[in-house]
Amino acid sequence: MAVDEKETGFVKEIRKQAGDFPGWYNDVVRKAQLADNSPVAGTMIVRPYGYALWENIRDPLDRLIKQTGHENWYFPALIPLSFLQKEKDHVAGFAPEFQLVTKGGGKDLEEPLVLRPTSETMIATVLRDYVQSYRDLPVLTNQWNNVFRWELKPRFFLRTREFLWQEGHTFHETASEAEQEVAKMLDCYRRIAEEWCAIPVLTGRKSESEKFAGAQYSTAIEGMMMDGKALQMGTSHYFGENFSRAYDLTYTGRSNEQQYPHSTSWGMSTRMVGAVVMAHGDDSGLQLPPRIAPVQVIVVPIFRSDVERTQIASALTGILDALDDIRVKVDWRDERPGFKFNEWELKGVPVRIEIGPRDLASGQVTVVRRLDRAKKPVPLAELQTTIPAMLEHIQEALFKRALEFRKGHTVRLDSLAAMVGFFEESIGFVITPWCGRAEDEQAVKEATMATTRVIDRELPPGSQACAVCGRPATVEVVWGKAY
RNA sequence: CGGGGCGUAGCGCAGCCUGGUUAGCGCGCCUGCUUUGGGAGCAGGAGGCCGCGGGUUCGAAUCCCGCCGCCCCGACCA
Repeated sequence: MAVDEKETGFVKEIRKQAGDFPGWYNDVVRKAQLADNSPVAGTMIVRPYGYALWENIRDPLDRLIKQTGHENWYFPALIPLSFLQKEKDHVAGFAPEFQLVTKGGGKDLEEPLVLRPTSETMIATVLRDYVQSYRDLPVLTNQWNNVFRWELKPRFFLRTREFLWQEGHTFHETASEAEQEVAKMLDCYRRIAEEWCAIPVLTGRKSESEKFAGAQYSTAIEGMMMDGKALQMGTSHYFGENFSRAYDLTYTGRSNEQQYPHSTSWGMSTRMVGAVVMAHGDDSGLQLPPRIAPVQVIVVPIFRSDVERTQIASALTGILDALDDIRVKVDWRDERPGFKFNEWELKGVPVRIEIGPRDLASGQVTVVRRLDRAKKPVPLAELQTTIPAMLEHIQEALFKRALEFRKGHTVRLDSLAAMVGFFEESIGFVITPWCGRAEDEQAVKEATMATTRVIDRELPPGSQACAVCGRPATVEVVWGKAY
């Protein structure tokens, strides 16, 4: 059904996406009541609607983490500074982001405590006591918590000085088992992003310069936002024996020799909420994939008199029964229907049911989907099958649209000059052959602001020349401007 | 940390330059009536240490000094 010209641009409270994407994002987050500024610089208040959205991402991820054999733990938020200092690369990478607690009980502490930026150091230290034998391995831990990093340019959900996430930490007897773990958990993240959040992602290794401080290598899922910029939505790292050695975590192996376990870590954060906003939203506001939408169906009753109100209320009991397995909310507030339509569109609810006197008279309701505002009457008897099918369809349509968008904004190039031209005129990703040198990343960044996002695949030796410097390429890499 | 801007009602702002009785506007909020199929109208009402401290002055939101906080632009990151 075509959208009437007059039916666009309802939401006047938010800036337009085109032209001021960051401003649009900021407005949507606040007006849709996902989050708000807090009294403390760089931190945010996550409001109930935003937290419900996070829970709907968190819960399926928690199930995946448990299904893959991990157990939830909780480790302290305060970490002795000396713990962090034991792994050179790690402390070098995170030191600028430390927030310290130096006093307690009115006196200086003997040793400053760091508000955890991540827990590798604490967990390696603690597990020294729990891991004695190869029989104790693997140890598969996860924890849901908050972490602190002194970010310079805070953005709702994308970068704040305190954020929520899960961090998994595992310890294995062999390198290959640990590496399989890294890949397995990255795939869990891919599934959450694609199957739940309807955001297609690229997966692969990060370059040396983009990897996690202290890792042997890092992998990530990267999505494209509607401004063509890349957002890293989850990471999974292989540490080899780096942390085990730094924290003197050993076990007795099968041949009675002291061994260092191979460890991994992986995390996904509330940044996913920001990803959902930026991957699917439009000028009317949020657009939520049905599987994670806190409200999947909003019902707006329309009535003039108390009699009509009562009639609609009684018709609604049957409707709510039919939609038993769906997150339905009825908006009985004393506002005009038009106001409610706009507000729930701003909040991204996938499907709206309007029910008024005209509907009652013909035994139907009017169903409108957020996707394209397509409106159609549905007989009451068909709701039970129509609505779930519609939600499924919207979930798929959002994913396909995001996938088409990414494909339409991804090009293969083979020279720095072409890359410069692309990033000047266009938005999106560029794929090139690359030799892997950090100097090339620096050159590209200076010329285009783009950085390597993930390494797509290895190339046969000598098959192609690096797009940046012309040396023999070893990999195919994805470049993009990133959040 | 370097450059620019801003602090006045919950939010967005005017007033300041050129000091002067009761500090204003829009949105939002409260009450009532009329409304209700794409952001309602009218009437009434509540709400202010004018960022903080000091100074000048008979008198300061307004002028001067200091401080604090916030936002935007240049080096890190889930």
